[in-house]
Amino acid sequence: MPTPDRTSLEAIVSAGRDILEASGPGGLTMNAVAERVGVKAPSLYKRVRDKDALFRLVADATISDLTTSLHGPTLRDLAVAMRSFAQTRPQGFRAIFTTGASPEAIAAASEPVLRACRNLVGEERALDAARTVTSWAYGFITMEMSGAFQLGGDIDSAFEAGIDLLTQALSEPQARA
Amino acid sequence: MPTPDRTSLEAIVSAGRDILEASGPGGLTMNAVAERVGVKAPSLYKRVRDKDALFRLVADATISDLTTSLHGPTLRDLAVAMRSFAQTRPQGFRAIFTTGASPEAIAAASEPVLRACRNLVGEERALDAARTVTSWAYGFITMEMSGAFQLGGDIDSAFEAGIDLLTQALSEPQARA
DNA sequence: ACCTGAACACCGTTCAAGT
DNA sequence: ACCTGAACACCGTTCAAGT
Repeated sequence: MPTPDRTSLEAIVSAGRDILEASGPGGLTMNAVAERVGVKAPSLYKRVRDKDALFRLVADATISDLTTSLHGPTLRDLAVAMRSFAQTRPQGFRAIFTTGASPEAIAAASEPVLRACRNLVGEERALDAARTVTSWAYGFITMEMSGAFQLGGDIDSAFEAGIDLLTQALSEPQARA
Repeated sequence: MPTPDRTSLEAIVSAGRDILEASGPGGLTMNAVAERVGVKAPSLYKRVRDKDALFRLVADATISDLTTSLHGPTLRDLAVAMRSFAQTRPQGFRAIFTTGASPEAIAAASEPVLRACRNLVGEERALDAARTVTSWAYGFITMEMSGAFQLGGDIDSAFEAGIDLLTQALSEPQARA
């Protein structure tokens, strides 16, 4: 005898995101998700293969939000947007590269950066440039969040110095083959 | 009646590093460490506050090895050394910023980068420059390891393009206040 | 003074039994 | 067709009891 569903994949992923942000990766347990969703833990396995798959769904939903918040034509706009996203959702941001989001989701997030780079350096050098800028922004934000910048100096202005250096270097006519 | 020690903090940390590299963070359990060290799990608590503290000791030992392997005067030398360290000890490299190594250990690792930057841009801009270069290198290596570069193109040459761009930009007379 | 067995609370996951 | 209680193997951690 069929029973009306008491939850949904969407609700499960959404609960997972809230719990991750509130309690960190250690707090994201099957039990915690089940409880928030109004069900017992074993029921989650009807909708999700295992905890790892749930974690990946959370990472995917997060990178998709990141992509949405990435607007503005310049590299500075994009870098600033990425940093403020990370500040409001630090755990989710971390999960993106910790767990590994799906290739499609990563490709979508790359689009705005690639476009900005194409404008600066042209089609041929755009991919390398995008990788350099994304690596820098991701590295800076991650190091900042983990408290790795401890040698003094202003961190906001270090971020500005980085984006200035990169933008300026990519705006130049071109140096070497 | 005192008993001769059956293990040591050093042996515990060393076992932790081996296990982390061999089995990943999920495999680094108190039980696994105890067994490799020839003792039962509860005994570890005589030498280590808890699992988290053990994890931090492992991260510290790893960043200290990283520091040792960071030689060469140019930023390219340092970036290449960092990448090859990460390739031989991926799990340990990840743990450095995941768990957060100690401020002193991070400061020691920063020294060679700071020195190379001082040569290029002078004392005043050295810290910002070091942060930009380190962020880029760390971000690139982390993204590469997590399989985030999926849009084609050669990854080695993207790494070269990054280090070229940064070195070149930092070598220039100076652009703006 | 270190080591251990036993115990506790908590994981993730499976599965037969309920509706 | 979904949901659950019970069960399993495995965590991290504490502590009284051994030597």
